[in-house]
Amino acid sequence: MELSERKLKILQAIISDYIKTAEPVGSRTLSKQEGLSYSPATIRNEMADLEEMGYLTHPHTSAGRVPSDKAYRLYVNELMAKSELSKEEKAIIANRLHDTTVDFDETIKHAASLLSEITNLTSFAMTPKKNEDVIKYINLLPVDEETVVMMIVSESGKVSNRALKMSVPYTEDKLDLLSKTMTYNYKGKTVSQALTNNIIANFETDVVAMSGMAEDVMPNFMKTLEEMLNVNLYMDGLSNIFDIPEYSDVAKARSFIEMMTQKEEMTKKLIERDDGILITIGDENKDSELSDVSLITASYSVDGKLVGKIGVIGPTRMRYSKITSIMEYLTDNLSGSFKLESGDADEDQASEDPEETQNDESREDS
Amino acid sequence: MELSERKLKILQAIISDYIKTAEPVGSRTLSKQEGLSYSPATIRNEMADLEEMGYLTHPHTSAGRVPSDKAYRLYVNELMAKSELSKEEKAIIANRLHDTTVDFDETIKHAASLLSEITNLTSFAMTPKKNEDVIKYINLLPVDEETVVMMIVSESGKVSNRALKMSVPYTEDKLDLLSKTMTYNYKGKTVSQALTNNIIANFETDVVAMSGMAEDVMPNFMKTLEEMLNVNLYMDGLSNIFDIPEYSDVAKARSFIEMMTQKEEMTKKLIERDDGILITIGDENKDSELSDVSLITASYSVDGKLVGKIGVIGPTRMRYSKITSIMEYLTDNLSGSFKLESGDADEDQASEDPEETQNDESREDS
DNA sequence: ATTAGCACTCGCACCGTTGGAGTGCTAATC
DNA sequence: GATTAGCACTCCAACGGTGCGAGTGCTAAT
Repeated sequence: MELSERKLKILQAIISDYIKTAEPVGSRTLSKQEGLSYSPATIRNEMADLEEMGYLTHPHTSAGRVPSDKAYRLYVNELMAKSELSKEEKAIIANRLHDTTVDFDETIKHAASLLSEITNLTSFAMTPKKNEDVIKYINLLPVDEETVVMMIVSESGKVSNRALKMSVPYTEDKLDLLSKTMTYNYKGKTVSQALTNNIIANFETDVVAMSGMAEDVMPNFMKTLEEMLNVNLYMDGLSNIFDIPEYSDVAKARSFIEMMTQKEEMTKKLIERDDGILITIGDENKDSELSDVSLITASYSVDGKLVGKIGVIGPTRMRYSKITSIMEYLTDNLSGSFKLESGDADEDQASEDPEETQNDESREDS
Repeated sequence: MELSERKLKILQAIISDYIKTAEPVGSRTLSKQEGLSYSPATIRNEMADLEEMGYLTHPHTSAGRVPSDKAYRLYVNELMAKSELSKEEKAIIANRLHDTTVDFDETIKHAASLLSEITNLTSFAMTPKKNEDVIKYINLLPVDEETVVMMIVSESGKVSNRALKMSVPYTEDKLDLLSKTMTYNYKGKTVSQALTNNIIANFETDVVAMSGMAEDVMPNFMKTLEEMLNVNLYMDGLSNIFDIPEYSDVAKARSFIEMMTQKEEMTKKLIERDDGILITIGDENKDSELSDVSLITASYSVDGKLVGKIGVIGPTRMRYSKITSIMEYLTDNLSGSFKLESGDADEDQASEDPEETQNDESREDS
């Protein structure tokens, strides 16, 4: 069967209505709608066809129709109007995002809470992967007789440090020499190169003169590098999940919250997803906990290299166009602000040209 | 009316039974219990008295009795047997806690997840307040032409750092001089002193020679100090809250999760609580979200000074004695391990003398 | 003072009923 | 041939009634 023009129109109306009301929509209400000048009976026939084609379902015989995941997919791919944020909305986002802080992680965290606040959904934001971050500088500083602090500075401006106990006495001179040797050996390497490459071996022979200091330092160096690779996952609006009718079933809500609070697993799942804006609807999600919701992720970049992600989880009947617009603007802004921070910025963050709405059907803002 | 010996015995039996079964307990089941050799009728009379006195309630006429908050309070204060952990249990906790990591925050986080895993409750753990932490060392290090890294090292071994942009060119010599001046001025001060005292004013005049470098550095110094004061709150087992029947009401579960995920507010509430082991039961909690649950917090110390807290939230019918024992052991262990890390440790962590159980009634282990 | 006995209460689970919303089908209409 | 009006039908959700079981409160006997 073909998806005629009229079928599409009806399907779109059903989806829009259902997104607004969350109620199964019947033929009568549809026929009263602006632009749909067919009788309920006609619409019923079309709906029956659409159901046969898999775009609609039927909670029970005497209920209205509900869009299926397939319908949302069609909607997102083809029917959806790309909504443009108003100047005011953009201003709010930009202001809130650059509020006070300049700290990397802090900004990302901010982005997550901002996103959940605007959308009323559960949101999260991931700090960038730093595998590609380049080591610039390694420094060892005395603290007291047996303690020194190691710090690693990367090109992106990230500083990691760690206090460590020395099992052998040290002098400032030796410490300094060791710092310089390490910097010489690792400068310009990426963090993951430093971790995997076997520089340590031939390096240790070099510094055997330092009477065991390297043995104290190197393991900590490796640990610190590993820590630099850790990505943080921030989350907000967790309780918004209860707005979704499916999750008024406590067992489901529980397993959802369980999944979300497993940060390591969640991080892994998010990293695996493709970059750019990616929408997965209902059963398209691999996790059974997500089979009733949609997941939208968007990636941002720093210097076009390190890539982090933000995302939202909400009901399949969410305002896709509005939300993707918000996320798009947000990631543009994030990528922009990190470019700035890294020093060599050109100022053109988040291009402002108001690329007008092309598709004018299906307003879905409340 | 007086709380006779027999009333106490019955009350205790009711509480124990209810903690186990979560079902209202009736007179018949009680009379069949070991040690309670009274007829159901007698027990019913006593129960009626206990209810009048406020220790029991009645979900409805034809249901068994349920202990009130007042009853749990009595139980915790007087009836409860102090349970001692077995050697095995202690070993498990100690091992898991000192697993791999030596990092401060990491250990606390570990403690939270360990606690929730053992108790099957929602748990949290707070890193110590660091107001009293003493500044040891301030260092400014060059990164590139316009970027320097500032690091602050404290007596407790904590290192904080921050990368900052300089608006004026700097030389390494000047940077070094500034580091030394700052260290000279702040060494030995606590973090909160450094923040509140007005050293900055007369300090800035000192270094006017440094042609504005101080203007770039000082605000960042203050911010970093502020950051050092931040306490982190880790949480685990959030979804365990769904085990509590009261929270199968979605609205309640929602507001609970909302409360818990407001980390700043939660932190404040926890800090306000008295130190030591503190149990608050049901309506004793100020927050309405907690009026159906009990909250147990315990504090740990580092060098007897900096104080953090761990805690659990669970049903009022929880195994108080077991759980307080676990928390006691855990905090002892935490305090002990931080003493070690700070360097000048005497080795006596978590005193091991097996102070035997004094009270032998009411076993409440499953 | 304790206990046995019994009437009573109440929640819960299980019907059967009713009403309304919405469908599917058929026959009439454009 | 496509559209529509009409109508019988289905199903859910809400409501009220009923029976059962657990547990109480009271009274009278021990």
